[in-house]
Amino acid sequence: MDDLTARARIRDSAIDAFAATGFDATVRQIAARAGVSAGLITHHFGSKDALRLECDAEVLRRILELKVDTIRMSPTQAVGRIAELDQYGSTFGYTLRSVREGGEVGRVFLRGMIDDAREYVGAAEASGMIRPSGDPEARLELLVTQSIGGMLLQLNLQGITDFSNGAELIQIVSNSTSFVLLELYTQGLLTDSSILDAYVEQVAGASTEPTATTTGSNK
Amino acid sequence: MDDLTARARIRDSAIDAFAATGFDATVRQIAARAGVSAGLITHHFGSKDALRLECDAEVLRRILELKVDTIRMSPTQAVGRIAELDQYGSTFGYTLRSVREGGEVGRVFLRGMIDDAREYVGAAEASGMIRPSGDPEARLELLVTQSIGGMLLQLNLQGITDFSNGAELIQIVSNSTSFVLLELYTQGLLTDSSILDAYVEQVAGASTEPTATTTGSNK
DNA sequence: CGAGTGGCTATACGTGTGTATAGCATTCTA
DNA sequence: TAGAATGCTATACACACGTATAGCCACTCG
Repeated sequence: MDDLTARARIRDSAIDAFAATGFDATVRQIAARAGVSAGLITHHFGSKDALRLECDAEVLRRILELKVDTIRMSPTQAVGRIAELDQYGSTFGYTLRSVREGGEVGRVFLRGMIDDAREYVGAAEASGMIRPSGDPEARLELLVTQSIGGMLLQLNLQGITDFSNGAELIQIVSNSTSFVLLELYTQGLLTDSSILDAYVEQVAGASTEPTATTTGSNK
Repeated sequence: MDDLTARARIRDSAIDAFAATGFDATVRQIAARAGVSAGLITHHFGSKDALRLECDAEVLRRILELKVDTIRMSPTQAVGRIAELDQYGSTFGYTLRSVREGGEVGRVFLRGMIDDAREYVGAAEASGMIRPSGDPEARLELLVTQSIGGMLLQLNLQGITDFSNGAELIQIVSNSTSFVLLELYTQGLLTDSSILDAYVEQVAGASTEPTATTTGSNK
């Protein structure tokens, strides 16, 4: 841990601090965490913004590095794999924080998850595991944003503000979510397609009509 | 608009500013927005935190005031009604911001939405519109957190940072979401219940086993 | 051995923030 | 009409933050 060059140690401490307390963590706090004077941060990175950019780059690099080769079922579970492989570091917490505040890392991460889901869902669709959609791309966005966004709000509801332990976050959320999520994915929510049909009919006259194939009710 | 007492005007301007640029909006920015000196804010409210608390209270009061009497289908749509009734003010944007950062208003709002959903879903379930769940309470939390959380992330993906126009936010999200959301709710995602079954079996030995009724695959 | 170089600290500076203070004007009241 | 209270402004203060500066210490290389 201490064999790292001080520069890298500062960077990692910054990632930890940002994950733990948010992006308004102080330069002095980061310095203390790294066991280093505050001035050294300026000396190495020039400015706090530059440090933040380097943290972004490092986190993105780590995410790409452990690029999920085997995408599991739900995005939530895929995310679980990330936190797992990260050896419970704060990479995932940093990413969550960035997603929450609309940062660069967050957008890239979400786009990446959507891309991954596209492949997996496409394959599962071809093999008959997953039902086709009238708007596949929008469905991918929905699945990913709802999974990650729902996760963030579950954490809020439980009063969790420290994002440094990624694995813990995953576990908390999946404990209270996995079952009903799978249930929703397998049985849906509505007993018939009347509401969907009504919606499709309502927007039928619009210029940009979705290529909606009304699916019959599922028994 | 100007017939309001200056105190109320400051409060409303603060709500606007918080919705538009976030909770780190400056006292001086708020003062400028209200057409008032910065000192007057201290004079009336004592501190910025106290002002924030009063904003929270006011927003909660407004939300309760237009208490959704007719809950529509999805939480997203119920939320749409709120922004509508608010005459496109920034109450909803303030609420979203609070939800995002885990504030008091946000938690109360989410709890309220879950309570509302409990009533509506219960009724719809009794009338056969909505399928029963093996864990109804967890499903309510899932539906609400995923809807609102997904909305926030959709906004992030589209680069929207100004939350002052609540109706606009709703429209943007529902445009790209409504169809696939209804589709997911009516047809589900998976073609059979094998994954759900496997999950249920896996957690069968645990101490806290969910009262899971494995539902058969929907044709 | 001695000068230079790079990693690092201690201190200081400027700025923006929330807040306190003093004073002014206007309006209500006796 | 005099006086006081109230609503408000202008200015100043304290503090925390990011950042710049000067210097120290150790190590290296000629």
